[in-house]
Amino acid sequence: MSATTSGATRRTGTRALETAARKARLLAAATELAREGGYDAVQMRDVAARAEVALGTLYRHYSSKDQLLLAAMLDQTEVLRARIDQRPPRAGTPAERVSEVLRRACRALEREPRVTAALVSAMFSSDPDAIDVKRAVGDQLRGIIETAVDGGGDADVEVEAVVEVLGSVWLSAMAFWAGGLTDAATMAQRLDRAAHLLLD
Amino acid sequence: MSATTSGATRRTGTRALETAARKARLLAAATELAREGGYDAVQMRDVAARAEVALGTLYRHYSSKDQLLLAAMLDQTEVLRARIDQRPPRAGTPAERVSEVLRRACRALEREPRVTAALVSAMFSSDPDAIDVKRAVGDQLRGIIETAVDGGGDADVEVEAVVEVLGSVWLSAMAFWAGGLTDAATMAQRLDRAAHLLLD
DNA sequence: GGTAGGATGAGAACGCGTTCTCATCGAGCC
DNA sequence: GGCTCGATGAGAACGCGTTCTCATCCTACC
Repeated sequence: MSATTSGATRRTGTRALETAARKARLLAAATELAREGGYDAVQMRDVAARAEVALGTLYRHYSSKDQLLLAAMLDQTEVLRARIDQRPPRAGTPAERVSEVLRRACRALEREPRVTAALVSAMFSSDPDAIDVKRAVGDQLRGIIETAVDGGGDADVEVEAVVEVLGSVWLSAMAFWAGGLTDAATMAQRLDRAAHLLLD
Repeated sequence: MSATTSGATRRTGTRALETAARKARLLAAATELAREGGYDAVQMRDVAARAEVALGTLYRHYSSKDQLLLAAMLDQTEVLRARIDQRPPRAGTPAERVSEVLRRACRALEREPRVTAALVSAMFSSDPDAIDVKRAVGDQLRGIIETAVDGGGDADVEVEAVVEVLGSVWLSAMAFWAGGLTDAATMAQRLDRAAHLLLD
């Protein structure tokens, strides 16, 4: 009977939805705690408690603190990329486009400094099991730059190298900023100079 | 009596030397443990035991694990820089000089992969008290590149920006390599491409 | 020569990431 | 309906970075 099938499907769907909701609550709780006190304030017991989930369940879904934060970071970078793709920069030269995109991205990241610092810390953690998520995040960042460089055009080999370098500079800048070595303005200026240096 | 004075001086000198020797033993112990098992194998109790020093003494000299590793890293980068300054590259163009220096530096770092990975991990740690040492290490790396770019000449503003970008790329490359995201060959190739891209 | 003070040794104690144990609950299967 | 099995909850337990306590010793000062 189709009703039975649909009922069963709905029930399993419900279950899957519950799990998805739990994961979403976990990510939200981690982000909230990061917003309140940065990396150190994201304590696994607190994340689990705030998401109303047992500690073991948290670890079943995210096998370490860094994986949890990296999942949040991947979410955030995907949102960022979608938002940028939705309203791509219209400035003329590639350098200007890249500069604008990076400036926009930095503004978005600076809006929640503690959160960003926590996520960037996770990006540079030495957790060997987090390679895949890190690669995914790196791909998002590289993709953001790439679409800004060639406005929909094909990717040259030379362009690819430029994108790679810009991605490296971006990552280093975020690491320095998250580590307290430079402020946001310096970071933005450094990115701007790099973009013009490489694309003009 | 001069004998008394010299005796006292010798005694205080002895004391200072003992402290210096202790610090050196601590750095050596940390490096050894890192060589054997990377960042995770550098356990503070083990470092103290191997250096034949109490745990509290270790923490009096290096206020955290990351500061200990960063001190070792600063040592290593200073040695590296001195060695490079002693035999500077003789290739023609700045790009070739930088490429050679970075290749040499990478070879030196790859000789002890676990040690380097541990030190780089510390470089990207979120320890807020380690800002000064991190800056010193960053200055060393930037200095290495700078002397390679202008072979003793003056530093242009443009040159300074190029050096900064190359330093960022170097740091990112080491972070990716230490995190297991790329291998040594990729790292070297990326640095080479960046040098030629920025200096040719 | 005696004494205060800082450095060291030895080790317990604490915090937090991570793992483990066990009880419970709900969904699919007979 | 009874059963099995994977997911979850609750919380203890473990490992390691870090801090704290207290005894001891050595140097500087009087």
